[in-house]
Amino acid sequence: MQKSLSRWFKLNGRQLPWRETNDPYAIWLSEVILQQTRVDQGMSYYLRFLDRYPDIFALAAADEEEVLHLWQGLGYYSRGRNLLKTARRVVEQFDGCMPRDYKQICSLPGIGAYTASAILSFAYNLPHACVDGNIYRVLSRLGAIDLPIDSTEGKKIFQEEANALLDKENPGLHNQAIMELGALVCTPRMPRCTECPVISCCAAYKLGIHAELPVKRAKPEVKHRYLTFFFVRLLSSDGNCTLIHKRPGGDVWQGLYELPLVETEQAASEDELYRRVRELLPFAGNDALLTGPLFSLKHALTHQQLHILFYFLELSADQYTDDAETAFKKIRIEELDQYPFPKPINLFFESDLYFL
DNA sequence: CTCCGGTATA
DNA sequence: TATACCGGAG
Repeated sequence: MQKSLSRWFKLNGRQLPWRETNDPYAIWLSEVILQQTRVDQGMSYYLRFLDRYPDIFALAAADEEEVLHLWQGLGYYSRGRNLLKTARRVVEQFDGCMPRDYKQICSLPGIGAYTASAILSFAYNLPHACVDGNIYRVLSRLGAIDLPIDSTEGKKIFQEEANALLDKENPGLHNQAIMELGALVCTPRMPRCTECPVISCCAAYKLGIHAELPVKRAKPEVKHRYLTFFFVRLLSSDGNCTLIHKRPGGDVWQGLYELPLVETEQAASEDELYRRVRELLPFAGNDALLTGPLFSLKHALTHQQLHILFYFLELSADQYTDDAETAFKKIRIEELDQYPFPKPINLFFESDLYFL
């Protein structure tokens, strides 16, 4: 496995300027430029930076504005600002030498786990396994590992996997070889499996699932819910009353109160609302007078987008009978503020529209 | 249009 | 743990 990989890398690896050097400064510079950036886009920036700032002292002496100007077009400009900060700190605190210690190098701005391992292994040949997007892909396929690469557990497992696989004699070459394999052969789409030097070790290929890997955490798909609340006004001699309902558990707003509610999967038509409101409030009869929507709003929760409407429903008090009062609580309108309501319903109350 | 990606930060 | 940062590719 190691042998086929390193032979493949020697024959097929691209010749890139940052691979022709052991200079930690040049390697750091290239790694920061290549974060979130393709080789063919980053190359000219790397050459310009190295030309303008041949060593870390030259960079440390630069103006931020000048650095950002050179960075222009690369995106993620905090990388450029952190580049300068780190150059200055390395000059001040480490005499211009990139630290050889993982914790120390990680403490520098813009250097995280990946970049630290890359610098330490490429420049100093220290045994640190890097894990970048290429390596997630290669490792997930080699071992047919379907843990999400962006989950806490997945990150831990893939780092351990990379550590276990690391060639401790040649950590720099090893890290670069796997990344190059990911970039040239084990690509996100249409991997060139027939050209792969380690196909015989690839569990995903054997299982025919290489196209399904790596797995990412299912992004919590936002569910849309359409909630229509009915502000009921019961006209009676002892003052105007309305109906409220305490929400059960197992859903949002557990234990809070709400108005009579019709929920639908899509935006409800006027006809559907009439039908549903007669089911919900049978005592309203067929001549229920519905007006609205009075008020609408969207309410975003983590995994839900609520589309909320408020309607007004006027009934005379004799239409409301107590035996129907299993689900609803009849209260005087002035008592509304004695009950806890979810934010969207309070917003409706505060809108004053329900007095109309 | 959506997806992708290291690091920092809340 | 989630999200902002950016530009390029599909």
